[in-house]
Amino acid sequence: MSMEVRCYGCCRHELSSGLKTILSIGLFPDCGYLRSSEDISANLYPVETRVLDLSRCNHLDKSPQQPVDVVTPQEEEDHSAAEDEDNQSGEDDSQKQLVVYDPAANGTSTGEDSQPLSFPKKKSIPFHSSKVLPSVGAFTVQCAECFKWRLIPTKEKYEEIREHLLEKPFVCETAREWRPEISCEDPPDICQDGSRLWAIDKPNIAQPPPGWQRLLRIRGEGGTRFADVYYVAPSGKRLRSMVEIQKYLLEHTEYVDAGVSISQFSFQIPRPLQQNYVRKRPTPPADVNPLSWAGPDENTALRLGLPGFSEAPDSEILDISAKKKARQGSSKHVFSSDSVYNQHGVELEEPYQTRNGAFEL
DNA sequence: GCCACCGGTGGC
DNA sequence: GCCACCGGTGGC
Repeated sequence: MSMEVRCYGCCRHELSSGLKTILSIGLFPDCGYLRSSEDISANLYPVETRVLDLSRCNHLDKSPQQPVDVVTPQEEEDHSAAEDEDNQSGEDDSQKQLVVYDPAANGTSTGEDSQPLSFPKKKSIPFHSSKVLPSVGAFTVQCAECFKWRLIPTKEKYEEIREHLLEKPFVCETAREWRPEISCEDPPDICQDGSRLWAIDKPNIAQPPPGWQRLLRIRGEGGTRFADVYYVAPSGKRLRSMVEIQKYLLEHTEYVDAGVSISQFSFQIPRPLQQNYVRKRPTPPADVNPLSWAGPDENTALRLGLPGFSEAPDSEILDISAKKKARQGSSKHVFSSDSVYNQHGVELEEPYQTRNGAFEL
């Protein structure tokens, strides 16, 4: 079996054979593509079922490292087309107008909040800068027909598209609202070039109620979770869970009277496409027999001296083991594979990560 | 003292 | 493994 497939990571084509993975999408920072069936599960939203040999794209490894392009709020006002000195592929400017928001450059870490995020003038910063949290640099949605990524000019527009993504797939023509001439024939606005961190957002998240803000805060690499979502009420009150939202609405019925409902809130976070961005939860030793810690028997006495057994308090180990056992058999939620999804990505600045995923401290 | 950020944990 | 919730805490 042999067919031409498009490499969505670097926007090139290549001939592939031995295809094995069903589904499309997945733009990985290192062009590693989808790694396993788990990556294709609920947390990635296929634009369309398509056969790709995801192991065969090494384009990024052959490409020079590109500097990170930065747009500051002041520069955002200037929408003049930026010349791309590094344009080596003959593609037009739009493909190179990458948008990254540098929180350090403008004195705030809330890059996501600054808008619009489009057509920046450019300046380069060292790829490995001081440790700052990643911030959302660009909102981008993949066309359901040509699979090219289109930059969305504002967070609000992005949220509007995201809200109805499943029933109203995004296509390039949708972008004519802000780019009258755009079509699937045009080069992609942005490509997965390895210089940025990518995350795949969840579809059909309701827009925040008028006057409310939904904030996404990306955590640093190696943390226990990828990001946090906060809602900021018109009063400025910051709410960080559905429980807090519910409580707040009960205490401020004026919002409910104005039509605000709990269904307009979602704390779902995107998923990083970079493997191991989030630290894995420690797993208990594989061969621990919980019974051996319940009391002194010969099994305990013998096994305590073996490698892999720690001197940790019995109760702690017992808890972990019991917890794992209790969780065995739980099913994983997987999106229907025959549904056609669009995919929308949140592109994130990757301020201190090296290409191979290691930190430079 | 406030709050943004992070980690821990329980539930699924 | 993912998600939701919330307590802790360091920096301001």
